[in-house]
Amino acid sequence: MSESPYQTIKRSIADGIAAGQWRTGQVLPSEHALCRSFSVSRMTVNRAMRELARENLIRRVPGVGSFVAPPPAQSALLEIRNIAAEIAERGNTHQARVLTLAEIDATPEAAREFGCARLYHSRVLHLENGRPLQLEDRLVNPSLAPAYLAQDFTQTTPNEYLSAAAPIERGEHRVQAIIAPPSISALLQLDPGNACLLVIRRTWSGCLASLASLYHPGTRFELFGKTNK
Amino acid sequence: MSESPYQTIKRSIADGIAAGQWRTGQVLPSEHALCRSFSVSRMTVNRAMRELARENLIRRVPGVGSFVAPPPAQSALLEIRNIAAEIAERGNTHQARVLTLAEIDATPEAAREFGCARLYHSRVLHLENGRPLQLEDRLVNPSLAPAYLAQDFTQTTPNEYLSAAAPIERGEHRVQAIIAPPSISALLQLDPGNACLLVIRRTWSGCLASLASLYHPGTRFELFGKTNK
DNA sequence: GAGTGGTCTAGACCACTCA
DNA sequence: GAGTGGTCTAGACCACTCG
Repeated sequence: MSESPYQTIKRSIADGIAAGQWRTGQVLPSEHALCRSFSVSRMTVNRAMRELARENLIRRVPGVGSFVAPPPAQSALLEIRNIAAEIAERGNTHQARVLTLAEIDATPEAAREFGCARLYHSRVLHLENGRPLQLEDRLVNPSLAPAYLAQDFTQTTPNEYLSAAAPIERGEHRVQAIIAPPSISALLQLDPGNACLLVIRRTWSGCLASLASLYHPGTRFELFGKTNK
Repeated sequence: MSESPYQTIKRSIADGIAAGQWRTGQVLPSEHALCRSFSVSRMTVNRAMRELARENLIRRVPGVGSFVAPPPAQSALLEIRNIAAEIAERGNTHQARVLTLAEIDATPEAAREFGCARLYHSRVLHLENGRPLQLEDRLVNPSLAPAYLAQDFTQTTPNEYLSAAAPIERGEHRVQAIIAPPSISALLQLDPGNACLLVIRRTWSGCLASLASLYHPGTRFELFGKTNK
């Protein structure tokens, strides 16, 4: 499973950016320079750079040069993804702080939705490179995830555990822009009065498995989605 | 703004697939055959085919051939729907106010994205039962929608007209929570300092067809999506 | 005018599949 | 062995930017 030259060049530059060796906005070596460094032809360098540009790692300006693009911080819409994986994909470090993990009495409304009187409740703060990116406030149906309270959510995400415990059949989400209440904006290190992107996600596995409220800092988070036609 | 050979080849094949000229699973001409048809070198054909594969329009199997890919399995993640239809579905009345409709000089950045120097620009405020629900700020590629400026967007939505004028092949959207600038919160009748849900949507029809910024009052708008699986 | 990225050419070698 | 896609070369011309 050896790597082709254009992949080597791509990885080398991507790694350099991830490692902070080149900083946002900085000029990268020109294609001709890279040809010499890597002893390859320009088409090979060009392909590597074109793909990096397509992946939004660099920005290219004809007649000027190639620059390190600002880090994206965006998340797939609708895909039920794992935030830890998403952060890792961006080459950043993910940490989680477990704020709450307990069994609680369901509110009447939650009891109706879940069809049970007691629920598991977790609150986990996810950080990217040490900065809060998501506050995950989650209710879980105990019958579908009996060992939920025994998990170490600094090592695995609730999402991961739930997917393994009970395969998700169906999901639904609402996306809202709100002004975060002070308790939440404090956790997200958000200036009071700043916007907050709230994703409310329900997942079903036979019956309602989980209801998650995911709060994100509006200033450094966006959802992203693609469609074909 | 003429088209480069690899784009011509790409579009030609994409159009053929869209038109049903080639059906799902069918073998496409080999790269060598396309070289002869289009009188170009193989690298040029290869780039066109590689990009079509990346866009999931075709599937390539080394040593075998290139095939028309099945239409995307998962339907739209998050439908960004016709706002007029959405409002009508709720049994409410939709009105639109056209604030701007003109041809403008593209900013350097927009010119790069669209590949043309002049663009059409529209700003339409959509109201549900008389209350602002969406401010639609849109840039349109004139070559794909020549009659854009002649439309009456109080009767039809830009979205509707564009879909008819140039079938959308691909879309992409970003969802952000922001504090709206005063000019926008005034139009949305939003108290200053309230959150605003911003959807930035790009659509492609061969090339970039339209870039829309859709601003919604955070207090009375949410996005909704479902998944199976 | 020197440097940049965007694109193209006319070949080439390779690993692979299929008959 | 003929055909396929994956990749590479060593040049080239162009439009563009900038000093």
